[in-house]
Amino acid sequence: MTSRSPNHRSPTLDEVAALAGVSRMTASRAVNNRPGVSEQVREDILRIAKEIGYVVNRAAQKLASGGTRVIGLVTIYLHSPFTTEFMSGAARAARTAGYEILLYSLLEPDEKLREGVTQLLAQSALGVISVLPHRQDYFAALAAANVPVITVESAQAAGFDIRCDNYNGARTAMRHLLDLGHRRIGHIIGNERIASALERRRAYDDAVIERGLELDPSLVEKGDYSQPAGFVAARRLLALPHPPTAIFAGADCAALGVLEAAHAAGLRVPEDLSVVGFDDIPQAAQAHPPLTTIRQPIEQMGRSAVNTLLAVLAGIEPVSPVITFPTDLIVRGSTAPPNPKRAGGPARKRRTKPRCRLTSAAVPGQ
Amino acid sequence: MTSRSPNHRSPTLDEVAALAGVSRMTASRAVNNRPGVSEQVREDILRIAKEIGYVVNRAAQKLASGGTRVIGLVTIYLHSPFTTEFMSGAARAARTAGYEILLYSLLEPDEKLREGVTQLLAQSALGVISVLPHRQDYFAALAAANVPVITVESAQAAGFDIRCDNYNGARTAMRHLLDLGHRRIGHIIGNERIASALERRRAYDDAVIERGLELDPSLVEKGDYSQPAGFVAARRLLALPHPPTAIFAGADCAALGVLEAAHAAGLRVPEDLSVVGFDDIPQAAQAHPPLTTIRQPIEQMGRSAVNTLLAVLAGIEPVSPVITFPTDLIVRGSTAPPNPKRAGGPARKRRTKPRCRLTSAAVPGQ
DNA sequence: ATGAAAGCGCTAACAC
DNA sequence: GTGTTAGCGCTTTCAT
Repeated sequence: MTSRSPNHRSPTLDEVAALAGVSRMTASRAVNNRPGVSEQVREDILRIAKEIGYVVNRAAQKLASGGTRVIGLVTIYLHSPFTTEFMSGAARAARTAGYEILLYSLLEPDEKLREGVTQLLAQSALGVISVLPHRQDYFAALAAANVPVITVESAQAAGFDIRCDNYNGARTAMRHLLDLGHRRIGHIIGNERIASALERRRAYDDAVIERGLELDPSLVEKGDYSQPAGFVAARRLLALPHPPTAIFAGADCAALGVLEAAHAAGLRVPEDLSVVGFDDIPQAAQAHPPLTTIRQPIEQMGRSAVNTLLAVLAGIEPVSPVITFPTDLIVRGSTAPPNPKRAGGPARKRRTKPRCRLTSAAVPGQ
Repeated sequence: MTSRSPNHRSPTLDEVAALAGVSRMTASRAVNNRPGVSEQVREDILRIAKEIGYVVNRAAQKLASGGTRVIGLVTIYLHSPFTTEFMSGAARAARTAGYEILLYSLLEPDEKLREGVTQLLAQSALGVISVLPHRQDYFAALAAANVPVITVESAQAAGFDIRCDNYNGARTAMRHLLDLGHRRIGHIIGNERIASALERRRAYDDAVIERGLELDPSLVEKGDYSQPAGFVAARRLLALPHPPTAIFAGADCAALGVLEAAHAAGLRVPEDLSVVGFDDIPQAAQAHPPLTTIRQPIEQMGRSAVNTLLAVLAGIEPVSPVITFPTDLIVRGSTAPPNPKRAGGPARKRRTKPRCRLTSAAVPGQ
């Protein structure tokens, strides 16, 4: 092992103080960068602390003051690009404010609630951010542990929630497809316990109805925002007797699966099939062809979650309990007018009207 | 918010004791499931504790006893299937032993060392597992913080290390390809700071030489175990004047990128190109075609990391400082003998010059 | 089987 | 500016 003996105690503030010839309190002030110490003395103390390798004992600090600059984050789907992006933003904001982030991740969506974890997190952190769109129980456990909680896309908005404008985003995606001339549009929905999946689906329905088209239940396939699910769902849609000419996937990952299924079926995108995703994860621009999608400012949402939490901690209650971010339509290479040779219905002459980014209504937050 | 006032103190052991009419110490024994309390009294205490919602204050517990049943995990590439699998195994083992796992994740590979984090982790946990194959500095910082550390695939085996038999695994992959009759085999290596990448590459070289073939540097492309990197590397290999008939990718993710590149180039796998990966991540079996690969027992390695740590904590030093797991060749659908029509001959009707850049698609300005 | 005393390392609140 | 006095909530050790 290392050369240090396992039981080597770390130096305490008392030792620093003794070496510096000051009281423990003065040392504390210096080490914590607080006023009330002369520059002269402060430098001395800092130097000595560094020399003997002093680092604050957080357990003691927490016990004495009740605080520690740590934010907890519960999540799942660590492999999901959404989560990664979100955490990236959260970590950035935390860092800027001088906080650390501690993570707890579920391994499976339906893993049973572990009280131990919520307690651990609640005690190690001043507040926690919950990116568990389908689990209300964790929110409850955390709230019961008495720390402020910020949720992300939570179904029942208890406490503060960060989300994007799912409905208008999805609606815009559908309008794009409809304006291109598509009349049979498939939709792959996410897990029905997730609020965003429901919202996006509602927008799909409304958009179809708005244009006076008929809702065909066989055009809506279940999925779960994942690529394999998108693949399977798309394969089923494409095997329909009267297949869609476009597919609106509830998430970019699912859309990537659609692309894969289209290739496997020998279909060209966008010539034979148009595909729209949702999220604008980094991979979307890298896909073949690059994916037309609805962008949500994921990284910014992560930052906002932390800043909102910090505000709550500081006693500043955000104006609104739910902060909604606007979305943008990003037109790339996966959408085009339907192919008259393939399209089941009458070939329409299409005009790509909204070639630019459409922004859904901005909703005030923070 | 919740109905609890933000400053509502949680109940303490003293309160439980008072209500039960016993001393604080007896309550502590009961709550911690320790001997020295009569069944009668114990039940009483437990009931009361539950009623008033007592939960132990970990900071106080840690301060008093120096311990807390938590292990830390530092990692990066949360999105990588390897990491996910590994953590899954680690979490399982920890749970079984009654420990919790706390995670800290780097966002970028080269993020500068954050002392705060290592201190936080070292203090919140009894020991930590480091899945940072390319960062020696975190190991050092953690070791300096005086907690036992178990590393995974660490370059310099300082302390205890968990790894798989990279050399023999890669060697087996190459033998499989060579036995199939391939003579020009491409290789995509991982980040050169990662020990496993170096080992796998060494096996590639040795296998080629073993069969009396010539090492062609142009057949070895840099990558980083990721799918996009695999895609780019494969595209380059396939554009060679004398392209390989098989590619051994250093990781399954990279192999997935190879598959993608092959499809994009109109090549069939395995008829026109054989592909072998490494890892056997869950996606490997799901690929089109399913991927032939070298399996390493990732989940089991995660469990082993935790169990090794627990052993060290208990004062039982593992027999060897490095624990190596064996690998298996899993033959699926992505490998076959070389296609005589394609093999050997110089590049087909493919010009080396103007390949269109696939990544030049419009990306929205932030 | 139970309890009392003495801290763990730190900081808040108040002295000086 | 700096020091003193009290704990934070728990577990240890040693009584009983």
